[in-house]
Amino acid sequence: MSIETLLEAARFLEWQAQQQQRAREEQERLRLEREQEQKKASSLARLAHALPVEEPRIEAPPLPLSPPAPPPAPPPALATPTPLTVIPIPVVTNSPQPLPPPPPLPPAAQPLPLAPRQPTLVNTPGLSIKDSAPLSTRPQMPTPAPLLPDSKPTGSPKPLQPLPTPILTIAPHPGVQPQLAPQQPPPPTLGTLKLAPTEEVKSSEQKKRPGGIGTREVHNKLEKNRRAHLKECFETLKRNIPNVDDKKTSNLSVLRTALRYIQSLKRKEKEYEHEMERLAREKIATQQRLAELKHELSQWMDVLEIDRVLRQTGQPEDDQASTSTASEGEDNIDEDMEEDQAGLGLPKLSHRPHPELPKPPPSTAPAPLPPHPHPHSQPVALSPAHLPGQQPPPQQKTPLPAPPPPPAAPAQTLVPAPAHLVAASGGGSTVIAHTATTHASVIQTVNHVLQGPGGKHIAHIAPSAPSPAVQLAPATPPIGHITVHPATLNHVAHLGSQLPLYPQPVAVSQPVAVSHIAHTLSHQQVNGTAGLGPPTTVMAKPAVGAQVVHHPQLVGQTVLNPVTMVTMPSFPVSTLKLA
DNA sequence: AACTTTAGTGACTAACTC
DNA sequence: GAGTTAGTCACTAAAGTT
Repeated sequence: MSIETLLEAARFLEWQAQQQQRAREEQERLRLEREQEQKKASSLARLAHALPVEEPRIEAPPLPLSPPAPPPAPPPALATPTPLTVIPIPVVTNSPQPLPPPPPLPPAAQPLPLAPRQPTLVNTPGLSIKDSAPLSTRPQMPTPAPLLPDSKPTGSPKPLQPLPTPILTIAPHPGVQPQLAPQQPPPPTLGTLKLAPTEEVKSSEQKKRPGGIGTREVHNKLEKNRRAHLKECFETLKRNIPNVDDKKTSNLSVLRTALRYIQSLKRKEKEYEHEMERLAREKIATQQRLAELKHELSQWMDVLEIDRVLRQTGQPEDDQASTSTASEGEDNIDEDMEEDQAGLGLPKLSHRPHPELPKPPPSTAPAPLPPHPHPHSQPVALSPAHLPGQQPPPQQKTPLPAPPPPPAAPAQTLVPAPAHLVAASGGGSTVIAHTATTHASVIQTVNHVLQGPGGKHIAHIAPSAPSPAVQLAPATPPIGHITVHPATLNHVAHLGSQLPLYPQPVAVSQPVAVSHIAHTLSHQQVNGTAGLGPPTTVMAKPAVGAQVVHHPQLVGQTVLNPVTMVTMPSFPVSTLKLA
């Protein structure tokens, strides 16, 4: 995060690259300079005869090789400075071997890059005063140190460490000296300085050994490397900062910009963290909400089904003297039916229109359920078709044409009812047919209710199992046959464990599937001859949805445990047996 | 001319060795 | 503990850039 880390990283990478480059460059430099120096040395050797004393000591190697180069007239002042700068890099390596003349040439050799440094060396302020003695020494010293470091890659502190050591160890001091000597010599040739060189050499050697001047040069070189490394770090940092001019930015500005950039990155980091937290919370809340909705839905379904069962079962009891519960159930049923019908806008199907009530005129809306149907009211066929003399209300929206009322046949064959739930409520017993999964609670409730004295007939609708007894819905499409087991006739309820379960939840997407249908078979109809009312006829159900009640809430919902029930009016066992 | 960069130098300090 | 070494910092000056 901090600049330091950036710098460190940048250092390392750049350091490596630079070291490689430096190594290459220096090698090339060494070659070139060697050649040049050799040439120059040869030429100078001719010109200056007096100088040889110092020169031989300084530079041994180059001399013989260099062919006489054009006389690089000993540039007075310049000559001295240049050599210093130039010398360090190339000469040193070779220099160690004492060879005579080449050194003096430096001025020409160092033309381009060296120029700046040279003046500095020459001019070095502090030296000026002390210079008289030190000057002589300096030239000697500088060369050794610089040469070694230059030849070898310079770099970041860590990597640099190896460098300095070799430099020091190699201590090309001797090599340095040769170059230095030649530098000064040119002027000395004139006269005054001649004496100095000898003294200087001694002093220089002394200083070198103890670590005086020689150490200074080394120190300079090390310091130089250190600064180079520092510079590299700045450059690396600069590169890593967006929107920074390559050249026009000072180190100070780089630091400031980097600081700003880092701060901005931190801010962004925090922002993203907050955003992530927010999204996580939102996700959790959404999941919780979803779970709640599912739970509510399941509960709602259970309640709804229970109500249905109670309604369906309660009515018949009325016929058989069950009193309050039945009436209450009916009330509830009526209310629910009204609600359902109102909500769905579907044709209102009167489960059991009150016998006393006048049949709804055809023009009127689907037979509204009486708010409080008489408990003893005779079962009323929900399907208009199965109503003997009742005409289906024209407004009835049920798309399916009401099949003509089946002939009043004693047979219990019922018109195939697509609806899962057929509730034939009426006077007497109720037959509940389960085709699908039923909640245990619902089943229990139903059983409890059915176990009344009145004796209900429960028809267990086996999805595919043909019933030995009576087929109420021989052609029931998906569900299968609605059969009334003999046991049911004996007032035995087959519920619960035998009921198949839907392996998967059923998506309620269509009215038919959604509907909780209560096909009410009129008591009379079911009982056939035994019926109290009109001729006994099996309730004819519309093919599809005449008696289907849709729950608006269920449309589009997933019904986990749909319950299909068929409520049959109580009828004498004998009649069924006959069937 | 102001500012920045480069370079040299001395002093200081921490780590290491004897 | 003294000496040595390596590294760093601060000061200064020159050169370069704007």
